Amino acid sequence: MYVEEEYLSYMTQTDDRLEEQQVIPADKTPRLRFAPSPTGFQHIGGFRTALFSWLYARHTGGAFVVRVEDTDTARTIEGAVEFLLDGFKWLGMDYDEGPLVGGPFGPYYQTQRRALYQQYAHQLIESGHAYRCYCTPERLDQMRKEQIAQKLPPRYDHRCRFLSAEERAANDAVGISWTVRFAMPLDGDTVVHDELHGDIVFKNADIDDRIILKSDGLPTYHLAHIVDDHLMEITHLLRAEEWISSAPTHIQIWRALGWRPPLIYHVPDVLGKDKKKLSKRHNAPSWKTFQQQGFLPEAVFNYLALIGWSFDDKTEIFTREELIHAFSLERIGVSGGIYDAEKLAWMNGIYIRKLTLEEFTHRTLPYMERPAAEGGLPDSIARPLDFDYTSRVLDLEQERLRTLGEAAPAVSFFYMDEEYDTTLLIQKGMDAEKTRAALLRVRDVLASLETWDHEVMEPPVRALIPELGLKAGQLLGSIRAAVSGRPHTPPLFTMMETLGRERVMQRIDQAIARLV
RNA sequence: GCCUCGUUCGUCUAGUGGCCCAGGACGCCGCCCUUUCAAGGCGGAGAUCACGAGUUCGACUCUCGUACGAGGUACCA
Repeated sequence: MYVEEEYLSYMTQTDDRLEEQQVIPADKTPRLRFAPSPTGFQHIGGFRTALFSWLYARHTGGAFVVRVEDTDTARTIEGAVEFLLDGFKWLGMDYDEGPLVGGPFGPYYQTQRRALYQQYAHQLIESGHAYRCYCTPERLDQMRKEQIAQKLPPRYDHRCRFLSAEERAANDAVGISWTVRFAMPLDGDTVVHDELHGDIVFKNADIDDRIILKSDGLPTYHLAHIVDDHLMEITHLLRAEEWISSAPTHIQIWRALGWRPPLIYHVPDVLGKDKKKLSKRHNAPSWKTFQQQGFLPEAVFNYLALIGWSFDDKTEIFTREELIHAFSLERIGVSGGIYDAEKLAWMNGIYIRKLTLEEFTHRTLPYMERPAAEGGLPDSIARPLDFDYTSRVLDLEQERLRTLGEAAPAVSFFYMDEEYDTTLLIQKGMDAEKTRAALLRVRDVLASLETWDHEVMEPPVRALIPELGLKAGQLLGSIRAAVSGRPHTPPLFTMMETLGRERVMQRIDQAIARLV
């Protein structure tokens, strides 16, 4: 009875408190969070959004919090949290509070905060802002179907909102299970003030009474994140734009609890080529995919920051520190951006070329030494690889690679003789006989050399070009094929120097033998 | 269907009333360098700023409408 009166007064409440809606944390250190739900393996879209929060926290000296939203216990996937945390580590995104490290506002798993949500759900019931709903999933389903059939917007029909105290008591006495729904005002508007999109106005009548506490006693996202963001003193809420439509409910819950929401930023999605939000359907890559392919985390980090954010009209390559310094929330855009694998690959190449040879070698070695089935060198090549030799090999390849994973197939012939088609030896305008004769001369010249150095060997070999009446490409192409078994390689003479006298002479002999 | 967000070269974007008959980057094409492949340098093609009205001396920039795209419409987040 009294409760009903409260509903009545509440449901006609209109929005006249816009100015006090958001808190302006002028003197407060920013606190931002990333709140993944462990129902799947986070792809780069999620990491991009997390990155924005991380960058702002680091930019301001604030805190970056990780909170696990594991309230959907039926769909929780083993290992999802570890996968995410490993990804953060790989990308160099440390966090101040969260799983493993704890913190002053823990616990950071929502399933461990159950009592808290129940307490606030009850508070909302007491204050008349929420109510127990006894409707079965079957009835809800049925109702939804009918509404859709009649071309009506599917919405809860408020049946349990106006139950009398007696009816409620009767239901409870029989032990019917219940959920808690938030009682949305029945008229008026709710304004969501978004820092990126401006004021977004919703008609309260269009908005459903959403379930905030499930029958298993765990909260849904709508209640959970509000309680947590408040208790954890989050100042800036960055989340995917898919949340815009439930934001009015959130605004009302904040208000009903007597709390002020943080500054809200609905950030643009990362899209697939079909312009739809990136998802498993797109085969959306995860940090692990990038790692396996040999992308450098610093390149991925840089690239990710540029989807939905820009610094100016020209700067694209940023070190981690530069990015932290340059980042600002105001320059986050509003429209979704398609993930472009080509551009990432280009950027990765830039980062590869910036590495010192030693560092490049250290980082590439593991990719070459992994089993052939995983993209490494053929298993017949003995591990571990010799560091100095590999370093000299990679020196020739550094400016040719876009990913570290490309190294093994590009340089395997430095470690073993490989099969190749004899026709590869015979250049345009040549035949087997002429090629053989040329190679014979090359062998003699090379054999007479005292030192094995590309600067020493190049002049006499080149002198053979006019002597044999060939074009440079014809002679050098044949030598290249003989020595590497490939049409494309690093520059011939430096390559031969690295390959070593013994291997080169042997391969030239073999080539000559094949040409009889 | 309903609600909401979005819309500048193929893609990422710059642009907050005149600096823009729109700038940068990836990709593409050409030239240079060069024994090949790259890298690098130089140059080019590529956007009637989704469309239509309006405001204004003047609009990519402001307003409205339309179209298209996307997100939401769960006891998922």
